[in-house]
Amino acid sequence: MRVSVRVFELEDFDLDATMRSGQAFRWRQDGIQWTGVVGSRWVRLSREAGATVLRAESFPQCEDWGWLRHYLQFDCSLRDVIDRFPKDPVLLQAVNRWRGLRLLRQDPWECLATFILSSTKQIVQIQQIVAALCDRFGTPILTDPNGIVFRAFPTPTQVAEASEASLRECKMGFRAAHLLACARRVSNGSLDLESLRRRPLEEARAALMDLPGVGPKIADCVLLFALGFQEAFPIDVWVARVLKDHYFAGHPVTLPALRIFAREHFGPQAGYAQQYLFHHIRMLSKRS
DNA sequence: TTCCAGGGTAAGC
DNA sequence: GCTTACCATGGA
Repeated sequence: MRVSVRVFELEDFDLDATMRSGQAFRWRQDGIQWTGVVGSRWVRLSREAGATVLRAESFPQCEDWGWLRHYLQFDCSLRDVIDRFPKDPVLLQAVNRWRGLRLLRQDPWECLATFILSSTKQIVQIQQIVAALCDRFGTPILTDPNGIVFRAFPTPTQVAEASEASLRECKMGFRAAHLLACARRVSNGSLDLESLRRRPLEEARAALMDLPGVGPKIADCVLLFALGFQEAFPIDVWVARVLKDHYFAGHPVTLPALRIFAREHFGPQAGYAQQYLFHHIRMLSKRS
């Protein structure tokens, strides 16, 4: 297979932490290499320990790498983001440990679909469900030397034309009906995900929450991981736990109260702060 | 075996 | 407005 190779000078970028932080579910690690699919491209990324360069391979071949710059957000200055964080002990600890963790800018449909599948699932299981969905319904891109077929994420139309029973065979359970309903709303044009980028946060959020299977948390994930709203603050069980334990001294707090606190405390870069907190506490709990 | 997972929904207070 | 049961599935 013929691939294009390019090396990028890159500071403040922890590829492992970024790919491991539970925002995208199709990347696989092999040594220092991360292999995945972005849009309709097979991609392999690697970064030597301590190196200042990121090596990227693409199939099909390309001259213009703007799509990768966009996906990895090369233009985002992490220093500017972190400078605007509140200086509280927990967040400082997370940043000191995981500096270089980045937000990706994913395709809105893929992000919406995968987070609909994420509800009350461990990240490993989400990866398995998403892989099954892509294997069954995605358009092939290439077959690697090991015989593994890489496929694009299924389009809204490809999912909309599937039966609920065939989706359930991908082990997504009750989430199948939600995914199918959303695929229909996107594929028939009644919801234009791209147009949400240009709307105010609360309007875009309300439009997402109007979808079946999409509540506050999943809406915030799509706003943050795909639509560029860096103040969106998804609160899952892990983030709720770290907020209660370290910002409310373990006292019981309702979810709406946590959302209000997060917006006021973390400010315009709340989404980045959330990702650092989420990754930090998950890595701490793994060791024990 | 039992608990829990990057939740949402509807029914019941 | 807030709490609860339920929704499938499988990892730990």
